[in-house]
Amino acid sequence: MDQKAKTLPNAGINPNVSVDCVIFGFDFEELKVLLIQRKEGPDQDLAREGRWALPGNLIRDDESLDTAAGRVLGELTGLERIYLQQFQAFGNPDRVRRQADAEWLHYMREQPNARVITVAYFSLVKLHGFEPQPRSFARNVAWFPIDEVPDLAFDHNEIVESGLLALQRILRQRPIGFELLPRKFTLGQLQRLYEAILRRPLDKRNFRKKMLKKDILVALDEKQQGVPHKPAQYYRFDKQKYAEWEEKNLDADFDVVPV
Amino acid sequence: MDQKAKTLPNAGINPNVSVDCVIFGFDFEELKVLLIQRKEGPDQDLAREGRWALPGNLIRDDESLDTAAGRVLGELTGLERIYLQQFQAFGNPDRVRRQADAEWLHYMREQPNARVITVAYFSLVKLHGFEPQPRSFARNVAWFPIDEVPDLAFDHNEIVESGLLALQRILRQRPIGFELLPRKFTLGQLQRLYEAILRRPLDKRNFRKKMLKKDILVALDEKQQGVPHKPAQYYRFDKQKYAEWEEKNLDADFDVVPV
DNA sequence: ACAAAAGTGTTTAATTTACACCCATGT
DNA sequence: ACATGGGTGTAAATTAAACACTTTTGT
Repeated sequence: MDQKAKTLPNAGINPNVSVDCVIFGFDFEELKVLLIQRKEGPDQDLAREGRWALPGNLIRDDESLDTAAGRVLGELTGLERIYLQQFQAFGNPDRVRRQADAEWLHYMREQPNARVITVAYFSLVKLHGFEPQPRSFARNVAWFPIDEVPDLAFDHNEIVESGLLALQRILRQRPIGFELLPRKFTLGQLQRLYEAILRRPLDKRNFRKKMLKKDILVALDEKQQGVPHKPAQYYRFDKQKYAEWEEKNLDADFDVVPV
Repeated sequence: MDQKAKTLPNAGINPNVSVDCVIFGFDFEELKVLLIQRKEGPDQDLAREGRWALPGNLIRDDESLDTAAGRVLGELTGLERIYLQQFQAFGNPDRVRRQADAEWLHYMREQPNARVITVAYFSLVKLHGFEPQPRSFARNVAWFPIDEVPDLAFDHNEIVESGLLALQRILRQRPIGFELLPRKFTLGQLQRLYEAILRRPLDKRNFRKKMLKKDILVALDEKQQGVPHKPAQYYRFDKQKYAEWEEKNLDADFDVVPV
């Protein structure tokens, strides 16, 4: 047992392994990513603009990777109990060697020169309802359109890229998109979500046909109100029915789009 | 800089991160996995049976994860320059806490109690041609049928399971199976490979139809010899043509089986 | 009246599926 | 002659793709 470890504030923190979360949100128009702005020094010193980064941090030695991802995300943004899925480990030896990150590492980390590999998670949250709050070393939290992500810390731009690819892949296999929408939604909103994630237009009639045929949506007896056009039917996702669909289609893909 | 690190034999070895390789092979009958048998003590002491494990080890601080996977595999089995793909990180805090692994850890590792997360890779090699040789702490190397994998070290049984699932998933997206066959092969052999990986029978005529339609196989002017049945046509995989197929089908799946 | 998005079906093409017999060879 | 796997085609069912107009509401 390392005596040092017991007395320092960072006891139990593993210096070599971190988790990072690519959190996607959808505002009915475009796909967004949740980023935090780091504090680059003591609280008083907010003159310097902090660098934007993915919410992430070193793991503890007594927690699993999944647990760490949930904990770190909560600590930095206040988001709790949300769907998180591991998608890739990043371990380039120079991923934490950028000059732009040196100061923050020295300020925050007990071992600023440690080699750090990171395990990346992605997640989907309903933009409407959760309001992330900056905490810990996050000075700010904000949603960025996926096309307007700034230059991020470390290799986080690469991680965002890969996260989007992972999301696109998963979307073909499971109707995961519902995590991004409120309980009730219209088919138009659902289609725009798919288009935002896949980054291409879909045929309206074919999309509706296929989606409804899965028999995992139930129509509510409620319609849009106050919209300057024909009000749309509201639907909700039926978890029960989806579980049945999944059982009957054990290794089928959830395809609602042409490949 | 840690002075200790410079003088020890393990200088540059990261105590917290390892890589493990799930290497698949195919002998025209069933799918196999390459395992190593660990030396549990000094070379003289070979009376004790070593535990079987996936080829894997701690990474170095100056290499990427991909590089580490290739290096470690080479060090333990002699296999070089083979296709390796990362598929999942495993980070349960008690994954290296099994009693059965304690002795080996104390014998091999400078920090036997360190928390270790591992990044798992899978790979496909031609059983015929490569002959893996035990080296380093591998006392033995052997191919095990995927259904007869013994109780392995650490969480390696779980990793093998996940690796097979990853392989099945990837096989739908890319015609990766050719890595498991010699340069020339028959359509029957190819089909048996798919059946071994997917663990279900496929329709012969439909399989051939779909596979040939991809236009990535070329028939050689050579047939089987000495077989007690109609000799089969030999084919080879055409990388060039596959590259073309991939370009034309940017995000299509390589489906040769019903989903 | 106009703008804006909702909602709706059909036709054609492509793909998937199920299925059975003859062929060439070694023993 | 017989056992063994190689090789081949078609018909029916399903799914995918392309495509345009009417409806309902707010302003």
